[in-house]
Amino acid sequence: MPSDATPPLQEPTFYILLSLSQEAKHGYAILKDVEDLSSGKIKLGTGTLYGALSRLLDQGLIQRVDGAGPEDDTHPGKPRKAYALTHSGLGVLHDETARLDGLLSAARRRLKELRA
Amino acid sequence: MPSDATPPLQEPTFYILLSLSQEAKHGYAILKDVEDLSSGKIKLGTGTLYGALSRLLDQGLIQRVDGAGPEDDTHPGKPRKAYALTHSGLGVLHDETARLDGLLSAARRRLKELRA
DNA sequence: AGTGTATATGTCATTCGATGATATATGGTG
DNA sequence: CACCATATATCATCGAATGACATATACACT
Repeated sequence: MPSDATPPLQEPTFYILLSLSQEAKHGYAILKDVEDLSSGKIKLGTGTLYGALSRLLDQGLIQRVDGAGPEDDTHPGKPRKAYALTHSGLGVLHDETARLDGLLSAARRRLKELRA
Repeated sequence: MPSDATPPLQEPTFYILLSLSQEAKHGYAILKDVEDLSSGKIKLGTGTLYGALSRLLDQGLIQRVDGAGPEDDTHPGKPRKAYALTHSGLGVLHDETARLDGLLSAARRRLKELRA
């Protein structure tokens, strides 16, 4: 059964999954990474971020992992919590990328005819 | 003033605007067109469609126009109501296409590193 | 010691769009 | 006449994003 009927991801959720696709990160690191990833266009609010993380955990698209790297010794703020993509999460990310591709190529087709 | 801060469109809304980019259509025609446009993947419910049309009118992204073509003589069902993209709507459609492009290229960058 | 800043996590009410169910109306076909 | 495709519309509900608020801590500067 090919990963079926996942409803379209919204922009923040997509970026969060994408940010985790390389390596495990903790919340605040995702926040900063997404800002880079989107060329500064997207600045997640913490409400959006932690709300999404909680939801994605429930859905099994991400999971908790311990110690994000060896340099988790002394840092300010509350204790870090690291997250990683699950197998299922990676699948959804690929599906979603394919969906965007379909959307974009449909748009280009139509918008091209406009210039003709 | 460059079209500012339009929140990301969701899939149904995007397809509706895209469908109107070529020519004016009435609601039910949009319904069918979007099904083609998306290779049968998207089947809009009428709640989604007419809800979106009403909202897009309010936002000034589309407008009512009369008689969709000369063949609006005898047809079943309630009287047709045709809609067309406004200037503003076309702008949003272009912005949105650019946003998708950014999203997709960010995804490809990251996902490519995965295979390396 | 006190003040500020960057790091770090979390909750909450509100808003907004999508969804599926339901309703209504009508022309053409079997 | 029953059925179907066409055609528009409303409604309650759900899910995700958002911004405001709250809490905690390490470090730097005065």
